Amino acid sequence: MVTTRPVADQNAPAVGRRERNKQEKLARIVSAARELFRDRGFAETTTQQIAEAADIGTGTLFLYARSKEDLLVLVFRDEMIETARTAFASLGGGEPLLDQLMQVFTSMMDYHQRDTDLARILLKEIMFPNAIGRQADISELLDIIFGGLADLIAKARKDGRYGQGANPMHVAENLFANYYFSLLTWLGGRVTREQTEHRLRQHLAITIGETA
Amino acid sequence: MVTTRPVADQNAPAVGRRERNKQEKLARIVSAARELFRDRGFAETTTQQIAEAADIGTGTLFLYARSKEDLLVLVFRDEMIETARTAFASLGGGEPLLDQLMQVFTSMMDYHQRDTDLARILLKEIMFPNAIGRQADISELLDIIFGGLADLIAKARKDGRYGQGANPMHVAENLFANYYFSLLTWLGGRVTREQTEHRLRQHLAITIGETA
DNA sequence: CTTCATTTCTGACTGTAGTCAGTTTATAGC
DNA sequence: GCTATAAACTGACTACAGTCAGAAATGAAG
Repeated sequence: MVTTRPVADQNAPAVGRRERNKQEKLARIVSAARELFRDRGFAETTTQQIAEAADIGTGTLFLYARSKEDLLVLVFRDEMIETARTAFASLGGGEPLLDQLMQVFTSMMDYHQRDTDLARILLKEIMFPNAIGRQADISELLDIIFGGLADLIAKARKDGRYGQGANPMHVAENLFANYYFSLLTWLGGRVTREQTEHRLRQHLAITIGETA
Repeated sequence: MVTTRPVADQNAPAVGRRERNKQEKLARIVSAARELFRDRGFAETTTQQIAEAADIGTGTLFLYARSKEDLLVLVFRDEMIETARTAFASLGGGEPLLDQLMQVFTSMMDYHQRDTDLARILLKEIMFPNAIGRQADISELLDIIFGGLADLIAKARKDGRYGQGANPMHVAENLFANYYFSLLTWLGGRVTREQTEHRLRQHLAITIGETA
């Protein structure tokens, strides 16, 4: 009788007990951290509490995340990626470009509205990874957003719904810069979401050269 | 003989010994912090060292700045304001709007290039004041930049060097959002300053509806 | 099964930002 | 001057993120 060796069971190479333990631990850590961050907030949660809830030593936590902030990104990155994908996927085809853009951005804002305090710190860490070297990788998220925007631009231009001649990727970057800035002022707490959306619309209109 | 009482010597009201001591202490703190931050870097400077250099108790420091990050803003805010003012003031009158904008933004980038590590943390703290309540006030800086940009827009339009109809303040915000985003990617360390400037020019051109 | 090497884990420990109860200093009223 | 009130200061202390020398677990080779 041949023992069934787990050959490429998932996608990872060489899945021994070691690798399985690591994956399980990571899952426990992320799960515990998510719950605690959501329940008590970021500042009010200590790394000790997370380690205890995940049933690991305090030092072990930092083998899986460089810092507490890094852990936050690790925890919410997948949700953000999913949110961005869905936002682009649920888009109707023929609407004016400006409306499409607003739909995408308001969808992403809906996600952040659940917990604006976490969103604030998340946004900060995403754009300012504090270790200059490796950190929880968010390039996938940015690729989805920039790519999705550039596609929208290109498609709208093909349909004659958008007329300018600039490189779609550059337009996408410009649009995202404006979204990011709006998010910043919104989460900064001085303006309401309604005001933020209104302003964002103005800014996007300027970039794509139309009236709001 | 009448003793010369210091009546409204500077601009502060009721200048007694108390107020003078406070101002002197603040000056010593800012001076000590500036030197240490520049000399050793932000992370490598402890608040103890700053307090010692300013010849005050460790607790006293936090009566003048809410946090170490707040202190950083306090230290460099005036220099940034001065940089922004100069950038706008040294502008020739008749050049194309895009060139004027690039001159302003590259001047401000020149300032940050002196110490990109400090600039990074500074930029982060300016847009993400970590205490939701009061912090070192940067509204003056933002007023200068937004106002300056809006003026440039309005003037260019009057001269016929810029044709769009959007609200100058909205255009100014859009431009700044793009500048801030460029700064972010530059200080993130993945792109050179040259690349950053090139991209920024593309983005600004899109916003003002011209070719780069 | 028994080494041995390598990876992973651990919690006591360190360094430091920020606090707070108690002290000192300035001002106002007499 | 003296006393009372308020403002400003202080440094011992607390809480916590992150480290690291050693311990434990795993896998490989015989």
